[in-house]
Amino acid sequence: MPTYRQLLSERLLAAFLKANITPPEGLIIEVGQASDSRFGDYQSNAAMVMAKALKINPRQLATTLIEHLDVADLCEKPEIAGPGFLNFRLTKETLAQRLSSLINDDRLGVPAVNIPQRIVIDFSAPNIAKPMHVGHIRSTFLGDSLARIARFAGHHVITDNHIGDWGTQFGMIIHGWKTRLNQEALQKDAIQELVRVYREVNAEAKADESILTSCKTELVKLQQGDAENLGIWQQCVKVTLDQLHEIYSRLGIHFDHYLGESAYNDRLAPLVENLLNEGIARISDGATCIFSDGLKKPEEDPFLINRDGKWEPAPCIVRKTDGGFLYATTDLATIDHRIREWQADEIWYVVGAPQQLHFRQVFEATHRRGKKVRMIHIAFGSILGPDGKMFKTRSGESVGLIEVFEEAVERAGVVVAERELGDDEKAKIAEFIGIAAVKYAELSQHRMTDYKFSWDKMLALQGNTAPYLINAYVRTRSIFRKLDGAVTLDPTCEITEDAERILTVKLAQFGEIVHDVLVDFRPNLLAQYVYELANTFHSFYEACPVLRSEGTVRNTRLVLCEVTSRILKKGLDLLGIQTTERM
RNA sequence: GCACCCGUAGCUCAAUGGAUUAGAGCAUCUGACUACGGAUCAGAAGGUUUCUGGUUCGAGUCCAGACGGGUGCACCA
Repeated sequence: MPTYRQLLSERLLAAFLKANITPPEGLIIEVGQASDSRFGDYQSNAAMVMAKALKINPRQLATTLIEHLDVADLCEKPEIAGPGFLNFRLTKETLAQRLSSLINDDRLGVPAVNIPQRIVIDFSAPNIAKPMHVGHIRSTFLGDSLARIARFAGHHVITDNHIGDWGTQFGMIIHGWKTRLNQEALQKDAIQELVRVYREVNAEAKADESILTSCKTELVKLQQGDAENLGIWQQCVKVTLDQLHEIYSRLGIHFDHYLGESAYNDRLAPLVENLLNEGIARISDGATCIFSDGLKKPEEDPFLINRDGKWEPAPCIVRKTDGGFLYATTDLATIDHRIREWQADEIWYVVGAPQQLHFRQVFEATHRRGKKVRMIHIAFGSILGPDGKMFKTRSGESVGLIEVFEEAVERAGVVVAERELGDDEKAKIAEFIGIAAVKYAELSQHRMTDYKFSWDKMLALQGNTAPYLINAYVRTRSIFRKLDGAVTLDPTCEITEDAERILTVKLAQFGEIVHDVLVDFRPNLLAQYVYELANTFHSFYEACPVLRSEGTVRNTRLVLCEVTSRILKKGLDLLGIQTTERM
């Protein structure tokens, strides 16, 4: 089902051609939702943009355009306004028709993309033997939501959790495992025990040089494939993954793959060889580095940095002097794998903004290697505490992810306690309202802005919050509960009241918003849409009695409730938020 | 030093280069409670979009500069 925006855009193009005006190459005919309901439902600045390109009078062109424009089946006669805007007001007939077709459309009016891409989305990426913390909130939920949305839009999406399962910290962990591990504690809370061990060894190594040496020896043994150390490492990975699966399952997050850094170990040496052979990397001070190829302007070159007015090399190191490999090496090998095994057209990295330089280097290196893949760093800002600084505990550590959700659920429980529901149901509802609140607080923000983490705000019952949205959904269900399921929805609809009209227009825009999100990877646009839909529905609900009405009016209103219900559910689902029938 | 990101109402945040009036939510004030779930709705008030220039018919948005905040910059990930 094409959206109104698509339809109007096509018709405008047809009108241009009919008027013998060929749009200059690259010129896109844009139709947007009207900025103000005074101007109708949709508006286009096509005449203005085109007039500019052709150097003619925009209002004149708009008039010509309207003469050739055939939109009678969609809207009233378009109006020219201001410097040359075209305003479109959809007719009640076309809206009634749209409503009828929405009730029978599995895709809820969201067209599938014309050219599906194979997209690998890399997000969350926690480390082995370390607890997830607030820093993982943004990557995990942004990534999950984008994956759901891209999939629903028709792309082939592969989610890959690039676990940090290989690195220098394992020297200390293995040393600690051998000398101070408490098996009982490990059974109880594996990650916590591994963290304890790591911290103690770390502190000890700082004071005692011989401990540090011992850790380094353990690390080298691990890297050389020592059976015992490899076994310990595997157990660390397993117990951590077991716990991670539990957390992800609770949060409703799914990955198609868990390919950690270690999965690429044996590809690193050949990769570096290759880079050397291809002349992309060279040895410098004993390390293997990728330097600038001098083809870009210095300001745009990720391999240059300005120091005291001079542009100096900022190489990307792929092999240390001691022979060790790095983050960038693994990332390059990972890209190879994703292209070779999964035929990736695109790779999206949902990783914080501080890593921008790293990705610019890795992307540039990949392009220089002649790989054809679209790589995008979907960056995001920080979560701040109430004081406006990085969200930390009083002791300066980052706040644990599990603790955040525990508290969210507990606080939600306080509110749910007042409801007239069974204890089991209360617990269940508190659980997912708490989770939903944290997710929604994240996803309703613009990803680049730092935001303040606030319990009171995210769990408020009013305003732009998950509880408000879920409540709106519950109300749409309660209508049908009242009918005891004895209702058949007829596709025959007729729009009479203004509130019905406004709601229908809003429902029809779901198909536009879903695609808008993917233009700049911004689930907050969908969050805003869902909130506006809930709002619009509440207004409609207040203004238009449903059960007390009759005939086609009643049927139309029931259809409005049903479609709203489905779109709210789907919209929230695309944000990774579950709904409930009652609360 | 250089690069990137941010600067919008008292607070927390929106706003695809568009329209006399830059939107929401909190908080504040005024209405609607014999309630299809009031966890709601209708409304009021609140702004020099940090500042200065520029491009444009048109700028919160694009460009240049200043100021303020954050982050990152050679063998960690």
